[in-house]
Amino acid sequence: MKPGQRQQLAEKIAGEITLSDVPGKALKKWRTSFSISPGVLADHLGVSPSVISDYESGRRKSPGTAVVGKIIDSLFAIDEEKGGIFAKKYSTMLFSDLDDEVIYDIHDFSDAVPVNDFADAINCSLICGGSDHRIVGYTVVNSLNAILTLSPNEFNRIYGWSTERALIFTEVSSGKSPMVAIRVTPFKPPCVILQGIDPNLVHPLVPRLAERDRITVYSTEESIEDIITILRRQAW
Amino acid sequence: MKPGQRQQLAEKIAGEITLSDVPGKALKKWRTSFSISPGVLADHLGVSPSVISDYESGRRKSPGTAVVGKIIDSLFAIDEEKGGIFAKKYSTMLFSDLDDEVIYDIHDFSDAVPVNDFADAINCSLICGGSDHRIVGYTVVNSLNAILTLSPNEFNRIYGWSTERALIFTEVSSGKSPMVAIRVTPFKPPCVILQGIDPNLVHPLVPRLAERDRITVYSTEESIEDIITILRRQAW
DNA sequence: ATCGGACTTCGTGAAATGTCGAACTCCCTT
DNA sequence: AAGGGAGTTCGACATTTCACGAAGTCCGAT
Repeated sequence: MKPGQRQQLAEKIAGEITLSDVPGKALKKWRTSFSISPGVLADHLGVSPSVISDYESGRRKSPGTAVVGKIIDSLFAIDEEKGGIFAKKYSTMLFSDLDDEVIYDIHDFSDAVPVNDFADAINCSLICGGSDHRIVGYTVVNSLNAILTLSPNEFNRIYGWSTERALIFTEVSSGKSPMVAIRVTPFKPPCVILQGIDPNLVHPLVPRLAERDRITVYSTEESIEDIITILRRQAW
Repeated sequence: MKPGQRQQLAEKIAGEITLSDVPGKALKKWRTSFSISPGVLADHLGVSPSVISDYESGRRKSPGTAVVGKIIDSLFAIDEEKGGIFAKKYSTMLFSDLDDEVIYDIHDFSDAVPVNDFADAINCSLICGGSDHRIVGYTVVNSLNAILTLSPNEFNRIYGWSTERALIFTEVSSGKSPMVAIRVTPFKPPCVILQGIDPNLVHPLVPRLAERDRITVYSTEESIEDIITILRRQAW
């Protein structure tokens, strides 16, 4: 399961628990969905089984975010030890096959980050545009598959929860197609990063297309794996 | 903004806050996204402004789920008073146009509900199948639009976060097409409800198709609006 | 410069959380 | 029927949250 998918699922679960009038019930529902017994969960959390019981029975009416987070983490960790049964089942269910081939990673920060900090982290060269933009997330998409296979509706999904994000197109040949795709899309990211291309080989049309929508463009030759690893490690 | 969309967005926000290492920062990020000042939020919550400040500065490291829920509620309520600026912006961004025309409502319970309790609530007549199933959510889809316009990938989305749910098809003519659509779909709901049709007029093929996948089928003549209202009011 | 409003910091007390361990209730198994 | 293991209930207590309000800090406007 990809980190982005896991995060999305974890957020959904956390959200449901947090917004529930009876968080304990929701907690229990998800623990049982993961087919994890109270004892095993308690063990993994390093607490006594009565603690789990107390939460699920509703003795603690409004558990803190830290507790909820730790429990969800444990659910995923235990599932992973068991071979990721739950994760596997849900990832085929919740995310279409396309997501897998198109979206390599998608993440939202809890705070705005200056684009140049972001670009520096993954060794980017500036192609055009100012560096005064700020972003609150990023999306890494497979350029070719995105353009070939996404319907207009589905294309919107790559924006995650905010358009204030960096769009990273992977394995671009000249960068022209991705910029054209953005040109015809109603939502404009403040920042585009072209992966897998020497800054000097970027198509001359790219800056002209970018300027129309006031988009800052970078290029980077870091590998896709490295980029995802680096970004995931950041404290943003 | 539809209740289902609002709920989804609220859950996403709650999830992000709950899973954040620094919930205060996430809280602030969303408050500012809604363009709401600390003072106004405090007023709406009926607390002193220092409370907001304390949360956002991180003095409360792990706020309870109740607090987080109330704050998110207020954000949406204040936004609504202002004409739903934020909701409008985000609903066009996060949900494709299709969602609007196809999915009337989508919701997950915090607990499993017996299908017959569910069916009774919206005045259903049993067409076929047993009543020992349990569901943890429901989806109301416009039958015609779902079948006409959804790509196979998008079709999966109507399942929300669990396949253990009731699928309510609206304005069916005979019920045959929805059952055929389900027949060819890899995920099988335990329960299907055909809306807008007299139980005697349901196509004779429906029970035969349903039995193949062990699906319980009901029909109801309640209006779509009433169904959504009734279900939203339930304590599930 | 100075005033005023909005926001933040911080001390404080009441209430609730977070955790434990002992005692208790249910099955399951032999 | 008896014995155990797993799970739940509950009293206890240290730690935090939650909310207030006074005092302090930042602006933006006069």
